[in-house]
Amino acid sequence: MSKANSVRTRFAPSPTGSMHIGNLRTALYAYALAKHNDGDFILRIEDTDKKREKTGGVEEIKSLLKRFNIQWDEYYIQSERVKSDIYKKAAEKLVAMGKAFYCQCVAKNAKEDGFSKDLRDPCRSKKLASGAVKLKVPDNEKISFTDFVSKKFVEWDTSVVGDATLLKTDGYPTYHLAVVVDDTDMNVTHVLRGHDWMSSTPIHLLVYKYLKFDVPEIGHLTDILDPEGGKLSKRKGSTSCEGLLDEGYLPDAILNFIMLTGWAPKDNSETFSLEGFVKVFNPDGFQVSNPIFDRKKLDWFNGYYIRNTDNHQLSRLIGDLYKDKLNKDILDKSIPIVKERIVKLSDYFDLAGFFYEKPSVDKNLFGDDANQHLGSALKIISSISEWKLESINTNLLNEVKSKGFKTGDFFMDLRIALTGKKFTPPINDSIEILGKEETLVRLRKALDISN
RNA sequence: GGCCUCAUCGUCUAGCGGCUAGGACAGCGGGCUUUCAUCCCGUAAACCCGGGUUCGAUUCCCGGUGAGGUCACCA
Repeated sequence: MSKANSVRTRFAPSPTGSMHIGNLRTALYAYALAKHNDGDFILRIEDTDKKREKTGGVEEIKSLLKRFNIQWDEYYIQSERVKSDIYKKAAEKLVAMGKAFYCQCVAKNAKEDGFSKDLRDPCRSKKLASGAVKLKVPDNEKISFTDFVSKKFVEWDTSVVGDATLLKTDGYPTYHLAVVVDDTDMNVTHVLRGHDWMSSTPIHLLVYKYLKFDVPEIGHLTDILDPEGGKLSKRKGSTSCEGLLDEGYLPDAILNFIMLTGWAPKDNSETFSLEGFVKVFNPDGFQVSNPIFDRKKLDWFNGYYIRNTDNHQLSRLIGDLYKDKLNKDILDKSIPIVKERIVKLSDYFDLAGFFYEKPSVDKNLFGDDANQHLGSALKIISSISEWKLESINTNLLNEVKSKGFKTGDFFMDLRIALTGKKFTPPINDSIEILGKEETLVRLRKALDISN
């Protein structure tokens, strides 16, 4: 089934919260690492904490990965694998070897207990025959590995590593046991995970060693930091994938943005499709220091991708975002003059709302000659028989010339009369879309106001 | 607090002993233009500090400082 000697990576999320861009980035890098080497990418749901599991969490992860087009070759659910007793057997084997022990202490919670000072569990000397299983971590030994992301040799004295729980009383393994057993079982060659896992690596290394498993390449990614300081968190601004998507960020833009926060190609190229990224991806480009989430850059990418999306597709995306409440015809027509002016899909209505709703016009916005301008415009537009941009353009411009109006002032008054705003898409194009009837209605109303 | 990791413009980064320290986003200025935007051009902006090593350190080593992580029967 699995190709011999090929690279196999996995993304192993737990369905306990919503996926944020940091998680997505881990998945993306793991995917690219596998695919660049023509290997397999595995999705493994780590749902061994039944208390914290979020309903619908698994489906959310899967649908999100699909939306970003990150496709997995194999799929596993850890809780299903518990039934086969593989974790329990591994734990028992460690106990039999004297490398683990049963513990019947009441479960502690770090938040309540603060920093744990006793790294060695009192139960390790009791020789109990049941309970939770904990790793018997030795004192004064060295355990080390070389991180394939940072290329750094890291070594711990085992005296600073606690007796980690491997199997809980409910029969489920903890991450520490499950990850080692599963990665070995699934022939994962490269473990790519968040930096927050660094300190538990010695535990895993010990388990690999005692179980006589081959240790895969292990690499720890940087953490994306919040501009306000600290790790990105859900409460500090919306960095959840779903939130970003709902705001009108394009999957390709989000992907391109996260590719480059924590990784860079030697030539500093900036824009990559997923396929293009897979092609050039190389672990050498990994950054070792934590990047800060830069929304301005995300915005730039998003505008860039919007401009490069074809009009039909863009119309469909915006239509979807507004739950198909927008008039399809107007939407289609307005796309070309709006697409290079919006950063997010959700900016659409701010800019083009006047096509759908009559504007409220503030008379203070008008210039001194608004009456003449609007009067002329009304006259000219009424007289246009062939409703085309070309004729609207030339007729209006001729009038401006013959009356000696200042071009900019004339069109600004017209713009305000029709849209209520000073910043809009090109006004003649907008007039064409608005239609003769509606344009005249708005012009008359504005004339009343400006009088 | 112990342990681990990290440190180039505001931000993402290139650099891997000798460079006018390069690019991108953001900023600023200009051009185009009936607004805004797109687009084009230009400009300002960085090697955390202190010791070494070396003919020479942004680059190598040590220390400091700062930042991040972690110390659960959570992942």
